Amino acid sequence: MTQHDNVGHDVETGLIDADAQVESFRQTRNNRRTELVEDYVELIADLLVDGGEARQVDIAQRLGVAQPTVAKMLKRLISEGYIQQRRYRGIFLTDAGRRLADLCRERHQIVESFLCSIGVSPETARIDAEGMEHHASPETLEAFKRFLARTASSRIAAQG
Amino acid sequence: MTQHDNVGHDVETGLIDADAQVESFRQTRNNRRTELVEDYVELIADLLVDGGEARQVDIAQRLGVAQPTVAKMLKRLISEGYIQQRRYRGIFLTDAGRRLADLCRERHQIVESFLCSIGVSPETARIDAEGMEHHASPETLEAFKRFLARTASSRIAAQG
DNA sequence: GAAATAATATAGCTAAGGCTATTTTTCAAT
DNA sequence: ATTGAAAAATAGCCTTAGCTATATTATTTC
Repeated sequence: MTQHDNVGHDVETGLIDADAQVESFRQTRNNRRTELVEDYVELIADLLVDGGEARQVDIAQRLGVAQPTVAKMLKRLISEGYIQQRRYRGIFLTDAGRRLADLCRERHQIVESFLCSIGVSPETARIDAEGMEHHASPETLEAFKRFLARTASSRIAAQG
Repeated sequence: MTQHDNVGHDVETGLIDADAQVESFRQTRNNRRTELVEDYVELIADLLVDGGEARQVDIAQRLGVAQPTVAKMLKRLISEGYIQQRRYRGIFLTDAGRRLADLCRERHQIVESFLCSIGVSPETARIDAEGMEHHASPETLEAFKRFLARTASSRIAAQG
């Protein structure tokens, strides 16, 4: 009659992978916590590359969020070592920030391209990729890349 | 020098779809808010089908979360009309709850099968599907289904 | 039917991510 | 150089989702 009988009970009645599911949920909760950080870092990198500066107002406007919300989040990014900030001056990515941004950008690109490649419209692909990218493991990304490569080569084959 | 010049500025310098991106982020934030509700309803449906009852302890154990956390969430599910609960008795899905559960189950199934079909291992597919399912729009799900159907039929063709 | 056990409920804490309103600082323009 | 506008910082609020500890209610067992 311990806690563990619940698991046993489940196994007998057909819910085979109870502990595995626990892990999925844990993993997903973890991902959710890092999603925002990734969104910010990715966006900041975009703004820096594109306009040379990433101001709070720009970030806020892009995310559709109020400026103090951004200010608070930037403190978190600083404490986690992804950005540097000088009061009333700009925001800069640290090495770690740049690495994370690159990773996110690549991942985002793969997911979005992949969705398009299976026939999802560009607009929907953008929206869905925004949410899905954070949950795509390296293994899944590899599968997406394989698929993209295969599709590209078969398109070439069809032409030639 | 209004707020809108930022958008204009971005357009000129290459970040073409600033307002579209705002919408993506908004959409994603919205999804994140409903994810937990969906996870709970889906899990409750599973437990009910499988064991005939969905107790707080079971849900807590499955989600890897403490029982009071579940209790609090169940209140939200009640107020949103997805479940009914009698003190110290079981939890039951309302019609709305059952509809949502069916929708989630189907969506989950499609995403997980799809990942497997492009070569992702079952374990990774389960984990990634758990996170990705909530961000797959109807259009993307349709694309997944089309792909699954095509893959299935080509497998049959290869055999015949 | 009383005691022990298990499940649920409740109280009260934390952290995160939103918000508005306000103050401080910087920058630009006269 | 001063002023006015824009940006950033700060204060203080809310909600959600997590936690622990504890009280309450059912259920089971003797």
